[in-house]
Amino acid sequence: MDIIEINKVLSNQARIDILHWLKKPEANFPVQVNVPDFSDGVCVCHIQDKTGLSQSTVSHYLAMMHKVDLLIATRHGKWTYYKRNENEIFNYINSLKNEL
Amino acid sequence: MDIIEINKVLSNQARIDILHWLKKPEANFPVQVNVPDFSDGVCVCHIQDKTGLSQSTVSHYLAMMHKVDLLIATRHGKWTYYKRNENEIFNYINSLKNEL
DNA sequence: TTTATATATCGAAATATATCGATATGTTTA
DNA sequence: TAAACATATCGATATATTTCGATATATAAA
Repeated sequence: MDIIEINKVLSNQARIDILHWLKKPEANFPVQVNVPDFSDGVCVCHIQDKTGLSQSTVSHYLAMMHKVDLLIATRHGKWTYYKRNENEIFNYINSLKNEL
Repeated sequence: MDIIEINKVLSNQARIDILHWLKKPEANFPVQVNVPDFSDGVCVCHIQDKTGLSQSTVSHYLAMMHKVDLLIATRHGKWTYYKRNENEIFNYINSLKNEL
């Protein structure tokens, strides 16, 4: 739990948006055809479409968010699905209350 | 209340430390001789001493934190005192809960 | 087994941040 | 009024971040 690194990751609107969108995947992303539901999150291509950024940038952003444990990644075949790590997000906000 | 800008400001250990130290000025800073107590906060020179950074860097950091309303500045004579803006800090953490 | 597709990584250019010393500004004191 | 002092601002350099297109890798489909 490195608050500084998480704050760096969350110093960018697209990354904040992604985290927010993933709170309600069914409301923010199209239905997925290769998995039954959103229980493993949303595939990179849908997130990319929604941000309008390049594929490499979005992949990089998701990797950053994954590296600081804000997201959980699951691979199904050629797709990678990302979902929120609610525990870590909760711990982060809680740590802020104490550290700040 | 710009979460992104606040997160940028809080992506630095010295600035996090300053905010934390100001939570208990009497425990973290020497007694001040030109004001009766810590009710307006702590003067720049004491904060500078504690960080070990240059005067210009500390002044710049405090200005950044003031700009996003994390700190309140009060001038007494040739000294500037900075204290936490508890309202804004509270609002920031609360916004994170909703936005993230 | 070749081809197509999804994602990750690499390398580069543009922009932003960190941090300093020097200097300017404002205030007090001699 | 001049000197001293606290803080703010300026200008510069080093380092980090942003973002892209190109390429590599892994998997699935033909």
